[in-house]
Amino acid sequence: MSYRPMDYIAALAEFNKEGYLKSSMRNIAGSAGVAIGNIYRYYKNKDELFDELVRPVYERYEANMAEMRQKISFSYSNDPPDVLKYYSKIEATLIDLFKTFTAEMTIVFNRSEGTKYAHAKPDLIKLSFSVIESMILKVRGNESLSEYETALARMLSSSLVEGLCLILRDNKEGYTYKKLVDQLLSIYSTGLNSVIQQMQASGRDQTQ
Amino acid sequence: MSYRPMDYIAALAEFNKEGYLKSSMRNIAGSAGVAIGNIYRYYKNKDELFDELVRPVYERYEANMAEMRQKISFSYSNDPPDVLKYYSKIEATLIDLFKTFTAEMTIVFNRSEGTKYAHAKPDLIKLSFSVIESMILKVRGNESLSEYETALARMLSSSLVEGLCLILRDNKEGYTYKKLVDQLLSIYSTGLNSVIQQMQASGRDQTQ
Amino acid sequence: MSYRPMDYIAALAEFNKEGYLKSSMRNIAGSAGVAIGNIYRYYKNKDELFDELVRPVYERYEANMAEMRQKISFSYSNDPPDVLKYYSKIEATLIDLFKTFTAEMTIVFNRSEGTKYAHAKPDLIKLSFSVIESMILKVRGNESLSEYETALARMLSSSLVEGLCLILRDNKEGYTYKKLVDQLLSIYSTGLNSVIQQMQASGRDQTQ
Amino acid sequence: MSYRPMDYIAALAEFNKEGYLKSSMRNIAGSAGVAIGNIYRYYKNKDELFDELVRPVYERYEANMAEMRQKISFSYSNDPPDVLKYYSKIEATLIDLFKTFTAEMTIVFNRSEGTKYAHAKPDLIKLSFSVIESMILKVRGNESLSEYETALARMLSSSLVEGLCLILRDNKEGYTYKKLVDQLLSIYSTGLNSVIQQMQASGRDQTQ
DNA sequence: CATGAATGAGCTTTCATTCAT
DNA sequence: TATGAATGAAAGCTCATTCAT
Repeated sequence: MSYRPMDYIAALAEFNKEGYLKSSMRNIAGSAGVAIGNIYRYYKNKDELFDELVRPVYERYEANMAEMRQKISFSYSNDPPDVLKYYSKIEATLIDLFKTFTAEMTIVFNRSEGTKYAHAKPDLIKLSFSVIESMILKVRGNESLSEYETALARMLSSSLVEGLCLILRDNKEGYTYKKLVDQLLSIYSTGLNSVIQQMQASGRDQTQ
Repeated sequence: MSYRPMDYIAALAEFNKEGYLKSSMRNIAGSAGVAIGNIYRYYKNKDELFDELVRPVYERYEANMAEMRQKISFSYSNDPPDVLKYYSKIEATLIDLFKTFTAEMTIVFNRSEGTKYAHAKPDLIKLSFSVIESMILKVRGNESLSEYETALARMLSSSLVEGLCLILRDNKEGYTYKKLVDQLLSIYSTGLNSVIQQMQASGRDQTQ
Repeated sequence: MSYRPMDYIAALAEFNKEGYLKSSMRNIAGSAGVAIGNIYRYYKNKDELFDELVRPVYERYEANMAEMRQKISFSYSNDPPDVLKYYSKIEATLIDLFKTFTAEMTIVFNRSEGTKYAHAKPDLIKLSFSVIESMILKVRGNESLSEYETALARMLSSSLVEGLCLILRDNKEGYTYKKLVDQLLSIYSTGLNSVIQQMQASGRDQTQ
Repeated sequence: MSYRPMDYIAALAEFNKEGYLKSSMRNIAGSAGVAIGNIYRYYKNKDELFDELVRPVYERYEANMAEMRQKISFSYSNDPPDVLKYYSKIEATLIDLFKTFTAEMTIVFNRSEGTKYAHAKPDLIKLSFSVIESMILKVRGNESLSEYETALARMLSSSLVEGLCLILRDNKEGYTYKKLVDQLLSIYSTGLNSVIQQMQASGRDQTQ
């Protein structure tokens, strides 16, 4: 990518390894081979250092996601919603960013406790939730989810997102990302479909 | 449950919200409406306070899990291993404990970084992994997993366990636990089965 | 002696063993078998507890010593002063008090750091010093001690007093007190005399 | 001596005045005119600060003492042991170190309660005791000291060592050290000799 | 009178942050 | 610009002291 000073790289590594809270400015300075004071010439404080590392990547991600959300909310009023279609979009976006900014994305989604980016994962889960929600609604043709369906959708979206994050966190090389994520999505969609079919079946049963 | 002094409850809440590391004894004392020094009448130090909260629950959990591990390793030498069967056992154990000790179990699995219980979730993931691994091996009839299969199994076990933990973390009422977890397991097993069938199919293709 | 409540005895033991600073009110209450709060019904605080224990004994001691100081200062203007005579008086006083109030006296002289009785030993050393000083002056017939003589007298008085205190601290039974103290005084006086004779001799040499 | 930073000097003074236990890092920082945190740049903790001050000096002292102990235990099997000879050796060692490291040595011997150096004075007293013991035994020709003789030797060795420590503690200039210590040793040996002669005499009397 | 739970000042130690050089 | 010594708020913990029961 663009030129990265030593302290940028060291900070990335430290945040990645320890998370924001346990990361120490001294450690970062130390492994960057610069004086602690010097970091503060370029970054106002620990928060801003983190922000500087993560913001550019997060903004790209957010832009893509905003677009996605619009499409999804638009398609709510349309024909058969295709969960997989949206997930594939999300997948493509995420994989792309993760391949290019592995460390930064990992940090945003897994190591940002204590920062203003801590909402990134919950946000993604909410998005995922709304996809699943809309799908169920269309299939079932109701106004809103039952309490149980809500819990189910929440759980599934969380689990799915966690799955994505884990793949991204652990598989450093990048080339298997897509295969793994595809697999995960396939498992979920297969399983989800059969669950929904059961719902429909039992829904019909109850109606009769 | 049984009677709990204010500081026990406050500590539970603080650990649950902040995790062990960020939790502060002063905060706990504060929200318990108690002077900082008084906590030390009942708990030798922060570590012991955490331990006191978590140990009884964790020990029960561990006892059940140890039993489980034995059964699983025993059945490796036997006929068709049944992933669902084992997961149901784990499920039953977890659900039971989570229903009774929601906060404590959540803390063990999601907020124990910095304590000696931090291994709990990784351990559960390992167990989950070995179940999936043994299943794939039996179906495929090989000695060991390929690198990709390993990544897949790791991802799935992590994702599954995270899913379980999330259900447990977010659904405070407890009564839907079982249904949700069942659903999650069902989705996973349905999806997993179709994945494995594809594996077998593609394996046969490649052989021909 | 007179009736002593449990906490008095326990405090005595604790102060004796740990010294004032390291002594803990909790320990004292604990080994007295009373509640910590109860001690504060009888003694305003740690300082006063210590004071209550030690004052009666110290006051007797001080009364004797005051008398002694007067006699000594009176005899300065008189004929051959007799170091041993004064020391015997001091000895008698100390031994008597130590036999009766072993623990209290030990505490005053060896365990009172951090209290207003910490001056007791230095005071005794000063008294001892003034005895030795007056003796040297009489023998030498000068107005004041040389710097070296001052240092010598200070050292001897310190050493002697420390010797006394040590005997008192370590010999719990009491019956050998007198013998040991006599021996110590005898050693000192024998040694001191020969030193003074040398002084006189060398003084004469220098004069000639 | 060599260059000493302010906090070194302040720590030396605080430990010297208050002893290890009562010394407070805040006080040391305060009188060094330094923020509390800064001391921890140079010394890992209170223990290490003390250790850093005292170790170099103590190690020299210990090396000399070890040598001494060997010589003494060797000469036990030989002809008339010469108390003065050994004390002179100890004296020389101590004086030398005290002249160069007055504060440090004073701290080791008088202010080290609560640290791993607290044994220094008791150790020196033990050495002193063994010298006196061996002397009495040679003169008296017995196997072991009577209870009373033990008490006497203990008292004398303690008193002597305390005397040494006091000289060292109070005479800051150093130039009179040797003269004073010589004088103390001379007084002790003169006195001790006459005591032993009395012992022999009374021993003979009792035998007849 | 007796109890012991509760209090809070003060200790050692850590670490993000500042600033004279 | 770069340095790293210096800063001080805040954490965990102790213990003399108080007070409701």
